[in-house]
Formats: sequence, structure tokens, C-alpha cells
Amino acid sequence: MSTTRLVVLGAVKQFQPVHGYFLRRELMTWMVDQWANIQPGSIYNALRALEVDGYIVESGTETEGKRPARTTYSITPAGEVELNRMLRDRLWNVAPFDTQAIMTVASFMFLLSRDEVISGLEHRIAKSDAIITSNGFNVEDTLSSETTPDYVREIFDLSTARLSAEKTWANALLERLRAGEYTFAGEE
Amino acid sequence: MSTTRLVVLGAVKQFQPVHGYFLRRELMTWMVDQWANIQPGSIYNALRALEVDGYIVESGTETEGKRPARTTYSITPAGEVELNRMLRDRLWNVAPFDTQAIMTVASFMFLLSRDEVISGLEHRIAKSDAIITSNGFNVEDTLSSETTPDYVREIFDLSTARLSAEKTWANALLERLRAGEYTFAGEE
DNA sequence: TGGTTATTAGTCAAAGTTGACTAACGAAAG
DNA sequence: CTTTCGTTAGTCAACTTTGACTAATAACCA
Repeated sequence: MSTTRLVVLGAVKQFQPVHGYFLRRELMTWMVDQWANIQPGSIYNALRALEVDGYIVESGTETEGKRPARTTYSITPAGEVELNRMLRDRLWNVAPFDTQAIMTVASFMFLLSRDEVISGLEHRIAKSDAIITSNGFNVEDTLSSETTPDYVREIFDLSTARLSAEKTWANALLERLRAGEYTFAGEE
Repeated sequence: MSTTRLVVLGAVKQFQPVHGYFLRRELMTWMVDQWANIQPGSIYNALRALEVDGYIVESGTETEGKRPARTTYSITPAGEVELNRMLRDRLWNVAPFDTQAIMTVASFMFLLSRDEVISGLEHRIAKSDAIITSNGFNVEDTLSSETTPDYVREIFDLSTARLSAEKTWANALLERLRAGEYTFAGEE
């Protein structure tokens, strides 16, 4: 399932009952449109698709004056399950060239419990170390291979640089989470 | 113009006359399918679209035995201009959440001259510093704003972490480029 | 020598994305 | 007081992406 659907489903959960235009504004203030490349039109498409799949339901159609009608949506129990599954997938899995997973985690981590997020981040850090090591061997192979061009090493070097940066960020966040920053699922 | 089209156009330039399946294999050994999320089907679509726009032309249709026919393509003068324009755009412009531009630069820099790439990387480093500074002010604003949730700071922090990592990578590459590593346009 | 798998080369329907467009309303400016 | 501009709320046709599918040949292996 795509980032767009995860983002829209997560936002519906937080603001339900909610209509498309509200999500559009809200996602902009979170900068989600920036890092996930979500254009307005995609939000309405995601809402329709999520409804077809039974993850959200239409919970009303309001009309203020003669303005265009607003269809509002709410999450279903199946939607809650799917949302947690998608979020958990992003939290626990690290891929060498996936730049959106960690952004999704940063934006929606509070939908999981503090304990799970802390464990997940610790696991991400370990997994990142493993990928960094593997990137090093890939660079060696690239340089000694006759079919792979040498500059492919730059792609692995960039992956390594980014994963290191994300590790630094994750460590800083971990410390703040352990100190009690932010509010997570089941708190208050 | 999208990353897919840039990547396909750049690869056509390097291997012309070239058919879709060759590009598919070649882009895989460069890991382009990984960082640019390019599936096989997208390559054939990009080739058709680039032809319609006049950036490449069909330069033949080979048939070996009773295998499926292979349509081969070559770049046009208009394609060369457009390719340089797109590449230059990625080299000289930095955006806070754009993760593909620098990957494209790493993969296709040798299509520009060594001097331009060196100047462009120097400029990218300066521009990244500016965005990092601006991210800092954005975090301040986020924390003091009543409408923007506090965790949006994590998104800016991640942007800063990544830009720093890319700066480190660019500096290391710059040193090697100044020392003569790789072969660029107009060399040999 | 016959069967299975891998490689070559691509197509296509379904799904998702893009960004320009409509259309009503409120507020500000001249 | 009316024209202009921004905001609200969403649609839609054109385009791109996805990934499962076809269909032939080559390679392996018992």
C-alpha cells in the first residue's frame, strides 16, 4: 500500500469525521505534501479507494449555504487494523533507498504506543548499521566488477550517508522519547 | 519532467541505438530501479512518451530468430538539449525534501563537464547550508505555533540530517573529482 | 532426451497522479 | 457598490505507474 493511502488513512483517524478539503489543508501544515509529493487530487482519489476497500466510511454530507457539498469520512475497524499494519511495517523495516518510511514514522508514530516506537527505532538503528556494512561490500564489488560502472559506488555511498544521518536523528529522538516527550496511543 | 524520463533519456544517450529490454537490465545494474522506483513497464512508457515529444527517434526494429521484435531508439538534438537542461536543473537546485535530485546527479554527472559538476556541487553545498539554517527557524516557528503540531519539527530535523549527510558526501566526491577521478563530457 | 527453469522482449488493464478547471462565497479596495 | 482577489470544496481528462501476463528460446540436469 502506498504512502498516499497511509497518510490519508492516518489523517482520517486523527480528525474524523473529516472531509477532503480539511485533510488537504492539514497535510500542508504538516509538510506532508512536500515529502510525500501529494497533490490535492490524490487525496480525493485515496479517499474513494479507501472507501471501496472498506477502510473508511462516508459518515455524512454537509452543505453550508450553496457551497459545494462536503463528504465526510470516518475510519472503520478494518481501517484501524490496516493502518497499524502499514505503520508497523514502516517502523520495523529499513531499506537502503527508501526515503519515505522514516518520514511516515516521524509523522504518525504517536498512533502506536511509546514502547513499540522506542523498540522499533532501536531496531531500525541496528538494521541501518547492517545495511551500511553491506553497502561497503557492494562498493568493493562494484569497483572490482567489469560490467558494473565504477560510479555506481556513489549511489551506495549516498545510501550510507543518509542511513547514518537517519541514525543520528533516531538516537536524538529516542532520548527525548525516553524522557517523555510527545503523547502516544494509550497515554491520557 | 519526471525522474523516470530523465533516467531513460540519459541511458538512451549512453547506449544508443538501444532497445527497452537493454535499458531495463542496465538500469538494474546501476540500482536505478531501486532509488527511482522504476518498474519495467514504466521504461516502455517513457520511451513512447519521449518519442512523441521528439526527444528520441526509433532507429530500427531488429528481429533475432522468432524472438519478439526489438525497437531501438536514439537521442535527437532536441533530446540532447532537454537532457542537459534537466540534469543541470538537478545539479544546481536543492530542495529540502527532494531525495532524487542528488541520486540523478550521481548517476549522470559525467554527461556534463567536470568544471560544471565541480561548480554545481560547491553551489549545492552552500545552498544546503542555507536550507539547514532555514529549517532551524522553521522548527522554532513550529514549536511556538498553536496550529502546527509540535512533531512537525521532526520532519525539519530529518531534512537537516539528510542535507548534512549529502554535504559530507558531496565534499568527499569534490575532492576526488578535483584529483581527476571519473571521465566527464569532453574528456578523451 | 525430456522436463524444468531462466532469460529475452515486451504488452496491457487497472490503479494512481497531475494540475488545470469550476463555482460559490467573503472580504478588501478604490 | 462593484470589481477583484483569496478561500472553500471538489471534479476530471490526460498522463504515468504497476505488476501480472504472454510467448519464444537457451540452459541445466537427471
